Amino acid sequence: MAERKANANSTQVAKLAGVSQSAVSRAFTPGASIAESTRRKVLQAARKLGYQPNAIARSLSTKRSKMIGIVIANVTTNPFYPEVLDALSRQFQQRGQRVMLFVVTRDQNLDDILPQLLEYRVDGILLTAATLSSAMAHECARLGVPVTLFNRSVPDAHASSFCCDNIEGGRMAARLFMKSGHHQFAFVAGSHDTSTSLERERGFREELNQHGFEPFIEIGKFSYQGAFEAARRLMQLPKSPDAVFCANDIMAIGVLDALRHAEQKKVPEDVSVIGFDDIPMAAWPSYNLTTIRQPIERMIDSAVNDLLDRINQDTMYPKQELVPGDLVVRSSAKLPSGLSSGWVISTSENRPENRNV
Amino acid sequence: MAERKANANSTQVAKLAGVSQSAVSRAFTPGASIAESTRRKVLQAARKLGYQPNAIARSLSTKRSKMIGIVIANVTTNPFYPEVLDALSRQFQQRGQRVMLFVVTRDQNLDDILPQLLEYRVDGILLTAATLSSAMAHECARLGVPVTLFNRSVPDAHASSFCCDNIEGGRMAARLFMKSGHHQFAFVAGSHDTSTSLERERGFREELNQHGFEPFIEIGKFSYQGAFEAARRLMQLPKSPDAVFCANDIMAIGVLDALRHAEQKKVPEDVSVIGFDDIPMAAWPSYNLTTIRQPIERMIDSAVNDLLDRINQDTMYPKQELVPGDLVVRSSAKLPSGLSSGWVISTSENRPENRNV
DNA sequence: CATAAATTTGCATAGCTATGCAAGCAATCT
DNA sequence: AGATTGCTTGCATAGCTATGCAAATTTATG
Repeated sequence: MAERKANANSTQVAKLAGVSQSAVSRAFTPGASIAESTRRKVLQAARKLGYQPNAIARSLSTKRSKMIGIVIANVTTNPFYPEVLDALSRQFQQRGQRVMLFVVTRDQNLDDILPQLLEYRVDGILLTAATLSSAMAHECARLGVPVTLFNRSVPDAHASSFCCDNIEGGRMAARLFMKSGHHQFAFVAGSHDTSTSLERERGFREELNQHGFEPFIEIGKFSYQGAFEAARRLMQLPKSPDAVFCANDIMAIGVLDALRHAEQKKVPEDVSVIGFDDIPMAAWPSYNLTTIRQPIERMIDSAVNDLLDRINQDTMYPKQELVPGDLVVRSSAKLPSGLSSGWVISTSENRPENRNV
Repeated sequence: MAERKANANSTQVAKLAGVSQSAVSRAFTPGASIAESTRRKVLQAARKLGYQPNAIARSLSTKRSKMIGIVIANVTTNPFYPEVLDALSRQFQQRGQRVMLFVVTRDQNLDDILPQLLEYRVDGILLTAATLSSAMAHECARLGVPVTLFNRSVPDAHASSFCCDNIEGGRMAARLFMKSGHHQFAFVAGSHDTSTSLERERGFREELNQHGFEPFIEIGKFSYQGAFEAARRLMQLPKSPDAVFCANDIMAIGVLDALRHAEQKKVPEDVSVIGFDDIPMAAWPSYNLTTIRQPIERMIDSAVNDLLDRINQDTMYPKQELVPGDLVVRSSAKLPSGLSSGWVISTSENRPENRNV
């Protein structure tokens, strides 16, 4: 067993180095007013005692915890969110913030968990795949803790939000389907109470409506299994759809599997499928999913920047940003003439796909 | 804009309630010595001021942060780890611990990130898909911070470790292959420096060796893509294997896709494939992967219990636990006579699969 | 060398809660 | 009533670092 001596504190280091406690503090504060020679003395003494500044005490003193609260859901059901979590965590870490994580279920009430974050005086809160009650939004505003929503549109103006342009994404899917001559359309929704699903549905439907079409709607519960079953229900309709747009990729994959393995349909010959997100699996040879890509890195950069900026400058107002998605053309949907698989269609330019794997 | 009044503190609440600051503290401390009547007075005053105890100050005072540091890797490449993270986070939260999360890359050096956890005085550390340098193990031991490894075997006796019985898992795969009459074996490893992959390989090879076989080995880099390419290399061998065991499911799926889509092989008629983990995808109709299931809930329960116990009782020694895995028989590997798909073979009993989805 | 300017240092205190201890109080027992 | 016991309560302090301010020291300037 080791000596189990508790961590030394700045006073002990000060004594050993023959300086004041303040000097020790300053030796560990970048940019503080301290002579290089004393800093060296301090660091040496610190090393000898195995001293490491106490971030808890520092937080108490500075009133900055350097912690960001992240709340996330769907981590096991949708590979998109591990991707988001990975990128977020990396970004924050790189910018000197720690992450306090809460994994929740979609139905879980955040009003129980946000207080836990506030209790620890996190500097900011980032919610993804979760929404904010307006009571909690006010509470955070009152305490001056900035909140950012990722991939959810904003419930009131107290929080920032960073979203893909879901409506335009839905429109792109509809246009591709129509251009390649489909006639019966369906949308597999996640649920009817989530902004992402609702907006994607709305864009899809509006674009179809303009050309006199109306899609069937089924609920896929945001999961592979739920979408699998939704696809089976769709195929039992008298005029079963030949074009299915799904609110996300994992459901699109569930639909694909149902079509191929439970319904003996060929994709895209019998039925075309389009997803949303462009998770890594979408590029797998088994699926080769045509999908609307969310530019996740860019979105996360913006979200992180916004949150950190609002933490550092008390004056900034929350911001709502809509990032356009790109249509990634693979082979789960019939191609209209003039378009070939492997292309990425964005609002500004078309280009061959060149993913860095 | 809201009033932005900073959070009240216990002294202000005390004044309003007409009691001492100590009373306020006790009102929020379960089991503290305080009359019900004064507690009510305090809580009422607290509500009026929007007071919430400051966990940072409490941590400083109690020398318990109620935070657990979790370090995890491979979150985007292997669906097993989001599953682990989800379960861990839920468990800790339920038991009153917050989670400070670090997502790392496999090659990242933990010696930079563990100090960040120690700086915040986390009560314990849980590492998964990551290993501990022995210097850091000593440092944690010196400070009395217990460390638990999940899914990695232990580098030295200062840390607990909870692992699936990888060696026996490898043996089970080998036995199933041999019983159903295969002759050319291969193992797709993750890498040659990770205990899980090495142990699974060892069990597989030892069991084969006992019957005079020797497997080919290829590296799949723990990823779908890497395994896809490994499978293609295997199929170019003069005597290409008819039985491929993979160090995890995501690689097994990569191998399956390569066999079917790039090599025109039928699974399991031409080649049998077995994976490890039993991630949810393994049960998807497209894959129906025969695999060694890690009993993740049980393993996590044990790991969490051990860590919390060691936090609360200073005396306990670290523990190394090996949990047996179960062979889940689906249809990616040929069945020996007498065995049918849908069964789970464990060391103690065989039973039909009854997964709660 | 004297003086001004700039840098470095220590002192004292704030930041917020928990808790050992002694005092206060009410209830119980003899 | 007096003594005993068991709760409650407030006081005072610990826990550790950061920082405004004034004092001390060094450096630059004339």
